[in-house]
Amino acid sequence: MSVRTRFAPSPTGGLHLGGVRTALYSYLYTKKHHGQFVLRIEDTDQNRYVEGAEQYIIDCLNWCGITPDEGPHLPGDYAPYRQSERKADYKPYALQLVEQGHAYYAFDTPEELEAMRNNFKSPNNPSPQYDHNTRMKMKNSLTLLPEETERLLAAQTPYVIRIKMDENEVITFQDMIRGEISNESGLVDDKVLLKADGMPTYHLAVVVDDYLMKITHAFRGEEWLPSAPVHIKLWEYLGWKNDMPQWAHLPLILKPDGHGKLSKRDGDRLGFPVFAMDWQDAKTGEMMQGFRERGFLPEAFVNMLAMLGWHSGEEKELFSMDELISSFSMERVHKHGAKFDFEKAKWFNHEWIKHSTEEHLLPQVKKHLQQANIPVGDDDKLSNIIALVKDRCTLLHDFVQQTGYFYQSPASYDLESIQPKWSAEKKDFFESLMLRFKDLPDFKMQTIEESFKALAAEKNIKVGELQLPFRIMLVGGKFGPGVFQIAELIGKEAVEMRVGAVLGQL
RNA sequence: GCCGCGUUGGUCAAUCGGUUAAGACGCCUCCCUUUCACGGAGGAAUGACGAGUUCGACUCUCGUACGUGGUACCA
Repeated sequence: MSVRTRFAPSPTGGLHLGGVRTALYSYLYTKKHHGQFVLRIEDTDQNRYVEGAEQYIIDCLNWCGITPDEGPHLPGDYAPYRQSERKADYKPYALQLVEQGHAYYAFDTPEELEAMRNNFKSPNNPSPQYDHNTRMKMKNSLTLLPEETERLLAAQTPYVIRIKMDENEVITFQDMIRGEISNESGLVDDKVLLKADGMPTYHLAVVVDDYLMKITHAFRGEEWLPSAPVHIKLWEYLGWKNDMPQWAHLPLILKPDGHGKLSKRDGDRLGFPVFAMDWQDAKTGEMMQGFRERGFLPEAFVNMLAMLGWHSGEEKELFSMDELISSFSMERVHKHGAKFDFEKAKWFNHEWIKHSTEEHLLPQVKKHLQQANIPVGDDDKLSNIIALVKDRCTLLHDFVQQTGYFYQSPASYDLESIQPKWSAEKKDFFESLMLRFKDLPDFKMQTIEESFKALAAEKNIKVGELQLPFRIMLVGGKFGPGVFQIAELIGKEAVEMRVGAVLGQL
């Protein structure tokens, strides 16, 4: 049977890096087995629906190269792919469960539920559940007379449908990552399956849709482990147990410092992105930064995420998507959470920039330069420059500093690095150098260097002591590739201008 | 509180009963380079604790501690 997995985010905001990793692992597993990867939008909570979030999720996946085979934007045989559009499909199953005695109607109002939690609260049980201990004290089809239930239903009284968990059963299932996991059914509450607005909860929807969409392997975060027994029972009660997907509960990505899982707030606090791409909150107008805008290559982002929770077993850390697909295996996915390390993330990006070709880098670098108002000329020149400076760039934004001086005069010069050792002799050297440059047969790196060194010898000044001032005159600071190389690329005219400008300031 | 899951350097991690317990990031030192990087060489730094099984335990079992997740008509 062909492998089918799904990534099922809810469109409530930006796509968190943990979500991307879940998608990535599903994708890797699926592609390794030549299966189909499905995007399903879990928009059953209408209160939390956020405009634009769905398209954003699709864009993020595309940017990462985690491309779905089916989804709301790519309808396949199992459309629709938005749960809100499948609303009518769920209720019959909930009713079937009621019919079979595995679920029941509950008419408790939110206030009554709160009252129950307060009444039964004790130091030993701070959060009472709606379960076998309490359900017979609530207002539901188990406690009401059948005709009373009928009457309430007929009168259109708001109700939910809850699963009726057994009191004494050990629910066991196999997790691809953790092996056998057991829970006692009596400790699990009677989760709501169908909400008062007619929408299913996640619990019902995930089971029904995974079944209808023929999902074979279900990847999700570890936070779902506690409710897995509900899902297991649902597969069983609905009579689909033989079609149940294999579960894989992925470990969490944790905060680098304190405790707990990484949240979008941590990014702000610690100064790194948490979302894949920029996300602006429509309500608050707040902008949350994304890895893409921060200057990450998608290859590096994906590579970094892959290694956060999985290891090939080899001494290799740099993997392309294709390499990940062929190397990936569930046996090597870790059980424990990993603290996110932005320094390591940057290292991945640096490696990917160094190993990428100029052609590959060009469009992305160009975008960042244009945003910084750097007048990039033709692509060939930029390509040459990228080749020269890419070793020095960790994030794409670093290209702004590393290439800016090739296109425009430095905004400021690091004169402090020249002044202490500056002298009349050196000033004389540069003045003479400018005269020499006028007579040069060409303005190639080698010619410039020879002329520079010959003059230094004549003036009896060490070349090394002149190179730094020259660099600062051209570049503005202590960075960049070889000075003579830079001189050639910016051209004679610009060199004369910049040298003259600095000479005037010293 | 209860339940689930987890625990190798600061971080990511290899090891699938027998190793001087890999490697990477970060940090430090040196070399290269009279810029910044890249590159190269080296260094500091690890099995939570306690029992048990075993000739032998980081590896298996149990307990404790700690961490983490859940305990919603949210996913």
